[in-house]
Order: sequence, then structure tokens, then C-alpha cells
Amino acid sequence: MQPTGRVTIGDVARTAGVSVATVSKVINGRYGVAAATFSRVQEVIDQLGYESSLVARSLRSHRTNVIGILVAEFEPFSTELLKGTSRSVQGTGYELLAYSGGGRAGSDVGWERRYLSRLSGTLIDGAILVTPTVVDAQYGIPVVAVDPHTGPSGLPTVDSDNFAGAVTATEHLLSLGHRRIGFLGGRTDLESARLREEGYRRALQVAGIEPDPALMRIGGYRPETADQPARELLTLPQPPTAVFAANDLSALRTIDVAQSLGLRVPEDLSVIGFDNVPESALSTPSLTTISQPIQQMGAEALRLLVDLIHGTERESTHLRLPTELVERRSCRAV
Amino acid sequence: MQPTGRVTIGDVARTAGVSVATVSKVINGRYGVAAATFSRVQEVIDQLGYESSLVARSLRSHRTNVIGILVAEFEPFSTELLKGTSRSVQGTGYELLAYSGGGRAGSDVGWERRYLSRLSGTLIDGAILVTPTVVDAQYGIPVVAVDPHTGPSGLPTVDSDNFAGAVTATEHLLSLGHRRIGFLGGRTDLESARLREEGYRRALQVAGIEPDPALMRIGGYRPETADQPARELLTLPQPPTAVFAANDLSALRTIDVAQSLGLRVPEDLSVIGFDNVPESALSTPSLTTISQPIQQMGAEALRLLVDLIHGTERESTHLRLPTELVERRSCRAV
DNA sequence: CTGTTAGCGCTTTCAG
DNA sequence: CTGAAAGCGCTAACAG
Repeated sequence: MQPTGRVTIGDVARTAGVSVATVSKVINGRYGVAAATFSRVQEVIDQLGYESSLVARSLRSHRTNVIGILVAEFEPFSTELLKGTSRSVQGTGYELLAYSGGGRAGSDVGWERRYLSRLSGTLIDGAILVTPTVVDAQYGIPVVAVDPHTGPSGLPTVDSDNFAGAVTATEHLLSLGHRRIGFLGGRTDLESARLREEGYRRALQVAGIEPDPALMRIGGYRPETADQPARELLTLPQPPTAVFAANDLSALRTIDVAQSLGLRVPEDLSVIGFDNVPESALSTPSLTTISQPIQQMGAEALRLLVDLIHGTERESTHLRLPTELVERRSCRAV
Repeated sequence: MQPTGRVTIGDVARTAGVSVATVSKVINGRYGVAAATFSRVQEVIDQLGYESSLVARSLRSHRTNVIGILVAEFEPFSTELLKGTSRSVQGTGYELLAYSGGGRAGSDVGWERRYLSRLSGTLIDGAILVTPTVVDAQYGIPVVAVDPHTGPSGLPTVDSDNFAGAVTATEHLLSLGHRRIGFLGGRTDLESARLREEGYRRALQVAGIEPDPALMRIGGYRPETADQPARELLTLPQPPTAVFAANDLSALRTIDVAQSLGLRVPEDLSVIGFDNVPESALSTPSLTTISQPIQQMGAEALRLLVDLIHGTERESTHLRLPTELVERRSCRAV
């Protein structure tokens, strides 16, 4: 048995009585190997169950046929995106490698740069950056950003229409007769959060309502960080009758907070979210929200990246996909 | 500028005027470097934005602090599991690398062996295999299997209580007054499918009903393969008043088939599924099902794997998590 | 304390 | 057609 338990190209070569160079040629289907040698080596490979090491191979050849998807954390948005990439990678000849650090995502600005640095040049041929916080123009390999925090920059980007979606959400609440509409936003340094807030303001203004700062809070996109601001909003002397939370996770948490405060949703409070992650359908009541076509965004990002790697020309390297209202049970007319 | 665009340890060494060995020591915080040298090198590293290559490092040191999660494909089950691992990896010092081939999952038996072979010994310190089809006892690195098709074997395993869940599902139907209960099972070579069928039989027998082979079909866990057997069941001279489909995808298809046959669910036919994938909440009517704690399974699998890597003793290397009835709208009393 | 010397497993010239 | 040798970026002895 091999000392390590792992079969290497050397083991194959020794067993087959040839050099490692020859084995390498067989593996890669290079010309210049006698048919007899070829089949003998192939036999040994099968028998030993040899599979070449991605690591060693990529270190040497700088080409791996693997696409990296770099995420801060595996949460509903990034995993939904993963499903989309997984679907559209079929038939491209690439494999997928999703990489996530172990840290707390929020406190870790610049993670994408570090991950990319560790993986690029070796291991992956191109990368999809999911909601990156900072976007350098220059990386060593083709890169596509999905919903970057800073908005589209020099980098090829896929995102959805955050502004229009926020307008739709707010208009929906207005059409149900709500006038005191709270807003629970994301961190203001995020482009998507900024656009969603802007859409909220715009829709109110168009309806002749002046946005009231007292009804607006920063929820930070995460369940934990949304807790306190949601509570503040709902315990106001004159609380809102509806809340637009700028992503589903904070919307769901808002429902929890409301219920813990003895408020019924939607009877006493309407709540609308943004994203349409699967979790939003599973809550009680299920969440009315603005759907981003997350899977499709993943699929498009992958296609764009593959084109980039292959050097295929594109009309545009910036895709903006439409959003859509999904009515469930967390809103009602007043 | 570097030819590749990627900064290597050599670039750092040259710029700082030291050897690569010294830089390596600085990076890894080894003793035996003068304070002045240390800070000078550190400065150059920051300035150049150097980050060591995971690939090169792992090739040499055989230790990466990265845990691999190997899946055939990113679909609802595996991505749900990823969320769980992501949560419980925090604070362990490990990072996560989820790897999926580009191929058609089903037709690709033995994928887990190939992936593992490509990544192990290098790149990852341990692996979680998600619903592997075959389970060798011997791999080079610590491995945990989640819901393996063949059931628990020599390998450390995390799964859920398929038998008890199936009993619960059947009892629920019985408690609603159903007596003619159909069963739409999975492929009989899958351990989980076998256990679910057994739970169904047992519950019936306990209720004094002899399982009727005429009411049992193999649905194969996939929408396409469930179509025909579901139709057979529902067009029987004396059709069942309720169907227990052994996973959600075939349950959802059963609802489709019923509706295409002019049957109303749940008025004319009750349907219960198994898994509680997000999709089951989105159908009309929403699906009553047995929930597997998928995220928790991922979290536990990660914890188990970390213990294995560290050599921490465990009472048991086989965790079986409980299932639970989730009542929605696809069942009703007769 | 610091640099030199070997490789890790693989691909790729380039001789034989 | 085949193998010897160099080297990808890095770490780990071991000398100096």
C-alpha cells in the first residue's frame, strides 16, 4: 500500500513500468504514446483508482477548468445563486468550486480580495464574486461580480433593478391604503441598500407623502442586526401600519419582533420584504416580497464568465435583471 | 510588474531583500526571525497585497484548514445543508470549500470517489460527502457521509430517522380517518426509500390494516419517474383516498397528476410528502410533509468532522436526527 | 537569525 | 515513442 493512502502519478508509473511523463500524456490524451502503452497505463489507472490531483496539476499548468464562486457565507441569497450557476454550468465542461471563509461575514471587509488572491492563478480559471464589498478593477483572472455593494464599476456585473423593485414594494403598500410606512434599510454603504431606500422615498413622494425620518431605520440586512431597529419602529408612539424591510431576512425578523410584541401580521402590521429567498415562503404568515431572479442571476453570471474566459465578445458586460412583486400573506389593506 | 499579475512569495522576498524562506517564516509566524526583519517583510506584504497561494501551500504542507463539502450538484437539499455547515464552521478556524462537478448528477455514480481523489491529500483536511452513492470505507482523509444512499456503513454518518418519519406520515393520514392509503416509494436500492416503505407498512399494521400491494408503487424520487406510477394509483377501480409519497418532489408531482385527472387536493385526495424542501411550501395547495432538519444535519456533520480531524473522541460516529410533521394544506379528514 | 537545499504531484520541453 | 529534468509556489529541515 501507499504510505499516504493516496495514489499518485508516481505509483501509477511504477506499477505500469513507465515514466511519470508517459502517464501524464495518457491522462491528458496527448499524442505520442504507443497504443499498447496507452492501454496498459489506462488499465493500471483504473485498477488503482487513480485520479490526478487538482492542486498539483493546477500549480503546474495554470488551467483547471474549475470556476470559483466566492461568497462571504452560505446564506439564502448565495445558495440560491449557487443553484442557478449549477444549472447553467452543465455542458460547459467546467466544474464549480464555492469558497467561503469561516469568519463572521459582516466584520470582514475585503474578504473577496483575499479569497481571490489565494485561489487565482492556480485552482480556478475565473471567479464569480457574490455581493463583494470592494471591487478592484484588476485581478489576475476573469471575474464577474453579482450584486456588488458598490454598484456596477469597471467589473462585469450582474444585478437586479433595486430601485424599481423598491418603488414597486412601496406602491403595493400604498395601494393597500397604508400611509405610515416604515423602512428598514441595509447598511448605507451598500449600493443596493441606497437604491432601495431611494425607491422607497420616490414612491412616497409620488404619492404626495413626505418621507419621515422617524419611520426609517438601518436594519443591516441580517436577522441579528435588524432586531433592535425593528423593535424601535414598532414601539414608536405612533407606529407605522406597514414596514418595507429592504431584504427578506430583516423582514422575517420584523415579523418575529412584531409577534413578540403582541402584534398580529398582517392584521395589525403589514410587512413586505425584498429578495424572495425560499425562506420567505416558509414563514407564518408567508412573506409578501419583491422577487429578484436570484437563480437566473447566477446562471447569467456563469454564462458571462465563461464568455470572458473564452474571450467571446459580448454586447454588454453589465446585466440588470427585472424584479417582480410576489404577493403572499404578510400584507393587507387598511 | 509581475508577468502573471499575481504576487508570489518570490516577489515579496526580492522586494524585501530577503530569502523566500524568511518570508515563509513571517507568514506563518514562525520563531527565528529578527523583529526588524519581520516588520520589514510584513510591510512589503501589505504593500504588495500578497496572499499566499492555497494551492502551493497545501501541496507542500498537507494541511490547509479547509474543509470540503462534496456534492453532486447544487440543489435544494445540498444547499440547505451548506447553510448549516456555514453556521457551525464559525469559530472553528476552518474555511469551507464546496465542490460540485458540472455533469448530470444522476448518471454519474461514484462521483464522490473522484472528487475526493482530486482534492484529498492536498487542498482539504477533511470532507463531508452529501448523499454519496457508494461508500468506500477507506479514504485518505477524515470523511463524514450525510444521508448516504446505502445507509450507515463503516463511515461516520449523519442522517435522519426515515423509519420514524414514515410512521408519523402514515399515522397522520390514519388519524384523519383515511383507510385506503397509497404509497409512492423511492428506488428500492436506496436505504432511505426502504426505511420509508417499512415505516408505512408498520404504521398500517399497528392500525390493524394489512398493507395492500395494489396500493404501492415505486415512484423513484424524481418528478418524471413519479408520473406514471402516480397515475396508476389514482386510476385504480378503487383508488386510495390518500397518498404518502416518499419524497416531496414525487408528492408534488402526485398533486399535479391528481389535478390533471380532475381530482381536487385535498378535497378528493390527501397527499403527504417527505423532506420539507422549500418548494413544498410554494405549491398549490402547499404540501403537508415530514421535515428533515437538513441544516442541522449539516451543522452536526461539520462538528463531527472537526472532531475527527482533531482526533477528539466521540461516543458515537453515527448521528440520527429526528423528523417532524409539518402540516400544510394538502391533507384533510374524511 | 538567515539562507540553502529538497521536494510536494504534476506537466512540459527536449534529448535519446 | 519514451524518459530525464526542470520548475509551478511554497514549507521544512538543515547549515552557516
